[in-house]
Formats: sequence, C-alpha cells, structure tokens
Amino acid sequence: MREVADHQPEVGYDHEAIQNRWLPVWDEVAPFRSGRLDDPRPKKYVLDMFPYPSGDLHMGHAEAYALGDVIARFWAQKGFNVMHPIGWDAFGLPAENAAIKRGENPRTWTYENIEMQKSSMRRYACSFDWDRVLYTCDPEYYRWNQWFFLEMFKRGLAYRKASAVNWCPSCQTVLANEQVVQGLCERCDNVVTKKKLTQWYLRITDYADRLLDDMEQLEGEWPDKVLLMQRNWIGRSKGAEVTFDIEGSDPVTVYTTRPDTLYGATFFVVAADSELAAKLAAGTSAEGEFQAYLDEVKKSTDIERLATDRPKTGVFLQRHAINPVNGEKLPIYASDYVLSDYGTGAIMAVPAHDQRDLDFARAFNLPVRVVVAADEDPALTGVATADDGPHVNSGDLDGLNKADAIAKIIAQLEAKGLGKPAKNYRLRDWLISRQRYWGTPIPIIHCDDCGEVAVPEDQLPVELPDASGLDLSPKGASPLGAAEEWVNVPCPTCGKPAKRDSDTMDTFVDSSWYFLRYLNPNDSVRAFDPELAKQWLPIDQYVGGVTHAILHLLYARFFTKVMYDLDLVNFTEPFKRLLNQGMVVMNGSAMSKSRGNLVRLSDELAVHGVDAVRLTMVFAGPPEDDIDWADVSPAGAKKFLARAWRLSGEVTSEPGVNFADGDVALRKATHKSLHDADLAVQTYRFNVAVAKTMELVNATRKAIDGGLSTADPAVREAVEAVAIMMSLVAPYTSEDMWSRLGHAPSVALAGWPTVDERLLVDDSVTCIVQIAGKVRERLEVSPDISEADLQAMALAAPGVVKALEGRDIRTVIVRAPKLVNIVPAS
RNA sequence: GCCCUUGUGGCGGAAUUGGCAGACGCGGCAGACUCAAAAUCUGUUGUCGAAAGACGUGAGGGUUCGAGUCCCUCCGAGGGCACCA
Repeated sequence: MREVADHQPEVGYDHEAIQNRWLPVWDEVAPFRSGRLDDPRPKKYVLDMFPYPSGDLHMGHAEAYALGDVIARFWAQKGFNVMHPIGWDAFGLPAENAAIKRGENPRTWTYENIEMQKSSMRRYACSFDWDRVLYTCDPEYYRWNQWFFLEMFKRGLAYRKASAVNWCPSCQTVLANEQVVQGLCERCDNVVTKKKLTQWYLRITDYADRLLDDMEQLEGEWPDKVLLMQRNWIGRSKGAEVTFDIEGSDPVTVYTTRPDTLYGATFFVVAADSELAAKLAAGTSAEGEFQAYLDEVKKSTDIERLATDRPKTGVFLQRHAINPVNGEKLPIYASDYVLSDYGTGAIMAVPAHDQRDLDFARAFNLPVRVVVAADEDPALTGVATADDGPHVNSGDLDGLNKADAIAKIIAQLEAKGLGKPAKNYRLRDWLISRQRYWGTPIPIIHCDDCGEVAVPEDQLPVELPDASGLDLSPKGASPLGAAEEWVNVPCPTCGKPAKRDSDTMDTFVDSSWYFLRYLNPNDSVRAFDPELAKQWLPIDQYVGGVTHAILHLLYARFFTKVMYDLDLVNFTEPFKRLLNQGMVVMNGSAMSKSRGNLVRLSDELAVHGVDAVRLTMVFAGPPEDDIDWADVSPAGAKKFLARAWRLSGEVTSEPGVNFADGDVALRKATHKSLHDADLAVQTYRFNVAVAKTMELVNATRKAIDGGLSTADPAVREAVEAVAIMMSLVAPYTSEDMWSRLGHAPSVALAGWPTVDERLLVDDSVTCIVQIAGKVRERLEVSPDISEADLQAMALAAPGVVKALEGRDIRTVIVRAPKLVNIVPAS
C-alpha cells in the first residue's frame, strides 16, 4: 500500500532543494564540455543566436534557450559529440545610450550585464560549454572584424563612396537599408531622413546571385518563410538594357523587365534626384521648373515617398528620347517615382502595361498604347494590364507571346548594339559605417597624400580609446574623432600626419562570423582554425528569432561565401538547419512595461522552479508559434514533474536488473514512448515528445496502482526512460530522479535507451469496420492477418450483419490489419 | 494592392502515406482526504439527445469506398513586401 506522503509534493518534491543540490555537482561533472579532437563520437554543432546584454534574461530568452537546450541535450543523449556554445553580442547602441544616461562607461555596463546573464543561464541549466565563451567587445574578438575588413578592402569588397544615406536624427547615425522599416528607424522608431555622406560599404551585391542560388541547399531545412523573405529582399529581376538616343544630348540606357513592350513606350522618365536629370535639364527652358521640383522632392521624407496612393508628380524637361525600334520622339520627364539608385535611374514608360506609368500618364495627359492584347483598355479603366497575350502594334513582334517577344526583341537590339539582356537586384551594398563609439573601429588611416591606407596587420587590433573623457552624446560625428591622441597618427605609408577613420562598424559585422570563433575563442594568431572549421562546421542546428530572418542571416551567409573565396572554409552555407522560435506574449500582445503585461522571468522561476518554466515553454505548442503566457500553466507543469519524480522513489529493484524479465505490457509502453519521443524531437515537435513522456508516466502509475510490483524490472525500465526523456527539458528533476534510482550523475550522459523493435509490434490490433465510411464494429485481430481472413471476419461480425440486413454489397475495401470499409449497393 | 502562412472543444494543442478526429495538458464538473479551505489524489468532460443515435475540424462546392489532410471559390486571422520599371 502506498503511503500518503507519496502524494504530498510539498513534503517530497521541492524544486528549490533539487536545484541547489545539483547545480554545484554539474560544475564538477561538466557534462557538456565538447570538442575534444580525439572524441570518436560524430559531431553536432548546435547554436543559439547569442544574446545582446541589455539586462537580465527575460521570458523570450527562457523560451529560446529551453528549445535550443532540448536539441543539444537530445543529440548528446543520442551519442553525438555536441558543441553548444554561447557568447555575447556585446557592442551596440543600448550600452552607449545607457552609459550616456548614467554617466557610466559602456564597457562597465556591458560586462555587468553579461555577468548577470551568465549566472542566470547557469541557474537556468543551459547546457552550454562554458569553456567556449566570447564577447564581441573584447579587443581579441574585434581585431578579427578588422582583419576581415582589411581582407575585403584588399580585394575591393570594402569601399567608400558618397551617397545619400539613411540618417536617423535621433540615434545620430547612418543606418543600413535593412535597418529602416517603413521609413522609420528600426531601433527608435523615429523618421529616417536622407543625408549625403561618404561611408564604407561591403560589396554584398557581388554575391547576390550566390546568395540567391545557394538557397537551394537550404530548401526544406530552413523555414520557407525565411527563404522567401531572403529571396524577396535580394529581389533579382531579369530583363534587358535598352539604349535610347537623346536629342541634343548623349544616349541614355534604361533597364526594363519588359523589353517586349518597347513599342508601347510613350514617354521617358529619369529620377528627379539623379545627376542625369540635372544634366538633361541644364540649358533648357525647363531648368527653373526642374530646380523647384527637385527642391520639393528633397524636402519630402521617406514616409511621404512611401505612400502608395500619392499622386504622381514630375516635370517635362523639354527634351526627347528616340525610341530605337520606331524612331518615335518620347518626351522626357523628371519624377520622383523613378529611383536614382536602381537600374540606371531612367526608364522607358509603357503606361498600358505598367500601373505606375499609367498613373503618371493620366496625371500628365500622355498617350496610352496597348501592345499586348487585353480585354479591357487601360486608358479607360485606369488599370494597366500585365498579363501574357499576343502582341499588337509592335512591328514584327505582332502575334508573339511574352516570352517569345522578349527573346526576339533582345536579339534584335543586341544585333544593332542597342541593347542586351540584364539582371538587377533590389539588394544594395551593405553600409557599415556608424558614427558611434561602442563598436569596432574601422582600421583605416586617411592620409592627404596616400588616401585610404590600411592599418598594417601587425598593428591590429585598433583598440577603442578609453571612453572616460570622451563626449559620447550623439552629435552627428563619431565621438572617436574627438579623441585627439587616438585619431592623429602618422600615415603607415609615408609617415606624414594622418587621421584614423573615426567611425565604427555596424554590429552585424560582429555576428557575421562569430560561430567560427567558438571553435577556439582564445586563438591569438588567427580568427579561427581552418582545421577545426572543417571538423565542426557547418552548423547542424541554428536556433533563433525570426526577427533576424533577413539582416543577420543574410550577412552571415555573405561572410561565409567571402571566407570560402578566401579559402578559409570549405562550405558555402553556414547554417544547415534553422529553427525560428516564436515569441512569449501576454494576453495576446508583446510584453512591455508600458502595456503593464510584463511577466518577470525571475518571478516565474522563484514560484515554479527552473524545470517547470522550461517544461511550460517546451510543452506550450510548436516551437515556431508564439506562447501566450496567459494560456499556459507552469503550475500544471510542476504538478507533472512532481508526479514523475515520485515514481523514482517507488522503484524497489536495483540498478542493472535485466529489463527483459519485466512485465511485457509496461515494457511495450516504454519502448513506444521512447520511439515516438525520439521521432518527435527530430521533427521539432517537442510538445509531442513531452506528451509521450507524460503518457509513459501515466502508464507506469496505472501499472503500479493496478498491482504491478514496484520490483518488476519493467517499472525500473519505465522510470529510467522517463528520467532520460525528461532530461532534455527538466534537467534538475531528472537528475534527482536518476540519483534516487541509484545512479551516479549525470543523467544527461545516460544515453538514449535503444528501442527494441520487437516491443513496438502489438499482439493484436483494433480493426475498425466501416459501412459506407461509418464505424460499425471494432475487431481485435492479429497484426499479420491476411486481407481475405479479415474481410471474412468483418462480414461475419454481428454489428455488420445487422446493419447490412437485406442490402447487397457493392465493394469491400480492406486495409489489413487496421480497416475494412464495406460499401453497400446504394 | 501583391505574396506567404494559418483557421480543429471553453483554452493551448495532437492526428506516418487520405483510414477510429480531439493524444497530452489547462480549465470546468463530481467524488476522496479535511472542522474548513488550499494543495493532492480518483473519476468525468466535443455538441445535441433520457437513450439509441445523430451531428461535428472557418463557409460553400468537388475528387474518393473513405477528406482535418487533396483540388476550386469565398470569408476571417497573422506575417512579409510595398513606386525596384
């Protein structure tokens, strides 16, 4: 008879005591130290996106690291040599802003937060290898940012150019295209303006085709959504370049995806803010009007520009372009609906088949000529047609469909030297200069005589000067420029006085290669060891938020390809498999102080314990889905942990008993659970894996309550299996169970039990017998029953006989051993 | 506007290749224990119906012996892109 105390968790299961018992033991056993070179086990590299040290861990971290941990711990149980490192993405604006606000040093603030997060992660039982930790703000880390930058500089992949860049007046720095969302600064949500500046860029557009085409390798391994977003972002389009003569000026080339509609061009547009527009306007009677228009355009913000329902505006430049196919004179307009930094900054306008051109044509009373036959006339409907169809009014293109017409016109233009096939990308080069202090200094010295001079490699790292004494407040120029002693140096080439580049790098540079630094984070002679990279990379499983679907992942993929070209790595894609976890929300919306729906992780941990919080995160649903904390029950999770834990105290056999002697029914339940949970984990259905573990706990409970001896080997086998399965999610509880079962730590290394296939086969199967698709009978049959026998049995079953009374049978579908469907004749 | 994803009990969610819809859990209800409550344990819980049974995976249609699953149309939710020629 069971003692009452067994059902009293407040006496038995005590999460606080269990946590305190095992944390110090793990420090000694260190079950997750990885990467010994002589380790015979196959490798798995499991990587969580590293955190930004902006304070203590929050609920979002708790979810992400719980999920990453399930995967890392699973592969360790399955016998793999798992590398699961962690580090800190420690440069960036929040540290600097916090420093300004409190008059502190960004370094101090950053490292304090890191220490806090580190100790929280340790308590949260993250299975990180604490021997491999990195901080991107460490000079020994960022020196390699500088090294990579110089390697790119040498090859022309890093270059400086002047252009109108995105400028956040609040952050007082430039932003990459990727950091501007709907015309607002991604960080502070202020309106982004344009500013003409000379800045450093990385030539990511050189890699656009490979970034796009290599995604084939990721198909099925990355979320489709992310692949799609990357494809859209790169935005490759195929078309042609066509050269137009200009009356009284030099010829102009345009890019078009629809060269087949060349006969439908009725006007010509150049980007108002392009040099071409200014050149064409110069000396015409339209010059004054053009200047006034340009001034207007420059005043408008991105927000205004992005409004899609904005009426089209522009100025006729009093010039004409000559259509190369028919010699027609096309009036040239300057307008802000044409972008100066895409294609050639000039377009041929085909209003019948392009909505934007049609809108402009209607606003300026320009002719509309249909060249692809359509049911409705765009000039009347106001809707441009983009469908395929026979060409009309198009000379010898008449009658051809779109694909054929495109091929023919390109061939014709090419023969005359007036055009050629062309590709274009939405993707722009990556602007990496930032006018802030807390980042990697750009290792370039500007010399009046020698120009941009690379800092010699033996002088790396270019360390940040001490922040004390510098005014870090945003003022539009880098604070480093005011560090006189730091900024003024002799030119490495000629020795004359010169100045260091005072900008720092975008922090996305730091995170573009950090996964390689983990291999040997203290290597002082190179960024990483190529031999170790061959062994460990690419990353088998990457885990992180979908917020980085474009930025970080695109940049890291770009860096990887550059490293491949530099012969530093032997792979072209860094992350083989990607899991995007969802967010933790509260009552339907993202948690925030201002909303008043913030749930503090530390509170949850104190009340329910680490394991219950982790279990709640994992069990809530599919990992990609958001978790609404209001919908889940950490108390319920704790109840389950206590139930499972209590079982471990009831086992009365000794470790090492022969499981084969145990009760077959319970053994079957155990092996089925192990099998199902294994499959579930591998397919990211962690919640299902947990459910399978719960089923086994329930089955074991029922078996014991039903009279099975607690000394039966099957009971030990079941409870040990529970402990091992639970070790992925609830490390403290399962470690304690393992100990109560008479084993030495750590359960994390116990190994996933081998499933006995014979125990997965049931003695009998429930066969359902349907009549016209409705279940009428259930039969217990042998799993290897023949179809004929099963059909005979089904037809003889009383329920079937009764239901079929007086009806003829049309067909019988037999799917032995699980189903028979009898179809009566009407 | 365009593209993608998604829609299953009161709630979170399960459901190899089309084959017993609702696993597992939360919540609810009933009972045990208790002076009482909490906690815990046991049972029960899709809807309608006393029952037999019928109905049931956003709506409508289709394919099929059989559809949550496949196809078409529509509706709702979430996300991405939004003058990229």
